[in-house]
Amino acid sequence: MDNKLDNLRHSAAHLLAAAVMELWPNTKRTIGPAIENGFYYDFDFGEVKISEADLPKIEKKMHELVRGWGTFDQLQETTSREANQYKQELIDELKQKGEKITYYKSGNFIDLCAGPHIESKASDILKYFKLLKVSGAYWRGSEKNKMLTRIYGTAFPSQKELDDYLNMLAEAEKRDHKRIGREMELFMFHESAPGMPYWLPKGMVFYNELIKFWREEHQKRGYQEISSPLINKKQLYEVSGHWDHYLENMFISETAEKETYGLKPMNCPNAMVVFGSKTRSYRELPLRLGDTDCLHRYELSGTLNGLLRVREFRQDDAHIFVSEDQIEQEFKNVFEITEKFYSVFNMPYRFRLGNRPDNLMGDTETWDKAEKILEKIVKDSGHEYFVGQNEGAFYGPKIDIMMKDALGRDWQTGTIQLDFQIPRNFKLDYAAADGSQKTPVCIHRVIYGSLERFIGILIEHLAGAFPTWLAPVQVAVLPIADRHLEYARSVESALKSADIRAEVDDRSETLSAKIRDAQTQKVPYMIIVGDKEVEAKKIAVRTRGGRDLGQLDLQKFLKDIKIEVEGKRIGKTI
RNA sequence: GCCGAUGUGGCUCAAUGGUAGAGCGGCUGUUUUGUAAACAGCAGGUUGUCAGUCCGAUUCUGACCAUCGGCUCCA
Repeated sequence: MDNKLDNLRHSAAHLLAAAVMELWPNTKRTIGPAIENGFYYDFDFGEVKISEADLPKIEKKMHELVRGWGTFDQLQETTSREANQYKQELIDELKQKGEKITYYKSGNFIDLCAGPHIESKASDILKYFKLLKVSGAYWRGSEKNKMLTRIYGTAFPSQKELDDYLNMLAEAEKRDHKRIGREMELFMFHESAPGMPYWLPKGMVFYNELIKFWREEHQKRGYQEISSPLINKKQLYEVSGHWDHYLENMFISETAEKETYGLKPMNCPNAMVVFGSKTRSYRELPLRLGDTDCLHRYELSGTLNGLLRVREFRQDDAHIFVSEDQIEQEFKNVFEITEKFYSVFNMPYRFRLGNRPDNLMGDTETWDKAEKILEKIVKDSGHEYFVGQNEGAFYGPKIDIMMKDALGRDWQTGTIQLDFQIPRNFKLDYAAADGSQKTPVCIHRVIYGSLERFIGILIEHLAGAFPTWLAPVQVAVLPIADRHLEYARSVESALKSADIRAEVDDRSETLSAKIRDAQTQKVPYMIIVGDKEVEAKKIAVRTRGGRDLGQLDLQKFLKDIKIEVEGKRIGKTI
């Protein structure tokens, strides 16, 4: 915590704790740091139940208290102060580490704290805060510990910045992909299959478009597509290591013959089987095997969240088998694909380098090597990156693609993983140029990540206004009166024969109503046909952006929209 | 899984210890409309599920199911 905003928020957390202690004196307070967009404080309220209905009361108390607060002063104390069990645990730990124990005092409130805090008087600058939500959180993040009550809030140096942030939250709420998905009839969920989306006709249109784009771009780059079994015998996962390292996330099935099968949570084991299905030569490398098979992962019920966290999904997956000296070049190739895809969606991104996790497979030597190679690669890429400690896959380190959406939120989408382990487990080899048998290295990579998750993010990023190439309905044809229906249908069929997704709105509604509905459905183009158009054999075009393009020649419009679709121009209409 | 909240027709929401209403949507009819909502009528709900209390439950209690917000940020 080294910047002013964090100090402000950290101080706000103290204020929150002070207010809570006044209102519920028997509460045991624990810790309260500044976090990315605000702060929180964890409390043990004992028998008392706190809900969001209590927040206004706490906020009011905070405003009241802060009026009497001056600066935050560090107390140097040689003896520890009275402490509850949580604070005592922290103090004991600090003593063991030989660290200095300090307290901060603000008003009459004293808390164990390393600082730093705001330097000016709290009554002057600690005014623009808001408590946002209440939730449970385990003491020290471990589910083995007691569940505490966490109160989240945010604070800013000015009312305007606070308002802007709250408006951003409201905007995010409006863009919620679950809401848009329902309104646009893209996908749905049913309680009979929690966490597993149903894709409705309109959602399936762009699901397929995304896969089509993936297929085209990868075929060009030497990828070959495969598909493999969704359910495999336990033995496959024992060899791959998933049975030891990933079992708690797998759906398992017993058959009448007492065989144990598992639904595949990842495609890698099957890709290994394909590689090993015949004698391989170095001449085949890099061997790029892609697939979009369905995967199932048993995620905890409480973690499910619309399309962003699901139990059934597909990935734009590929396993690339390379020799060691091809690793670097192949990563460059994948980076080029990444750049292509994310620029098409107008999504800025950075990399996260994930190092070895605790639950890892393989020997230290190989991990050292893999991590060293990957670190060099990500540095050489010249792309912005940061390190995520322990974020690697159990079989190797990885580079994650972290994208930033239109509201400035970060999301993890794609991942590119370096794996020396699983090919070894499967005893894969190829004939090298020198005649020896060598083990290939595998690069696991997804660019979209999960299609489901990517689509969820895309919906929120674009607020449902898909670029024309992805829009479920690209053109709405709106006849003004019934006598224009025939002409409207001829326009529709001309568009359809040119592979443009067009629909006639043949309801006996006013033009305004038809426009309104097309507008809410975020249809990129509306073609309006009335007496004038029938007469002139033209079409009147209106864009989703509200622009009236006037009367156009149908053939000209067709040509332009085709160019736009082929060029996959984002967010821009003609 | 754990903490908290929520669950009423397709959607958004109202109401009540005496078996539920509205708007939008849907259907039908009228209207034939020129750039973000024409008018009228009709249909549609064992109030998430299962138990319990009660003369009576959708309303109270419990269990379960599902959904939403969190459970990584270390004084």
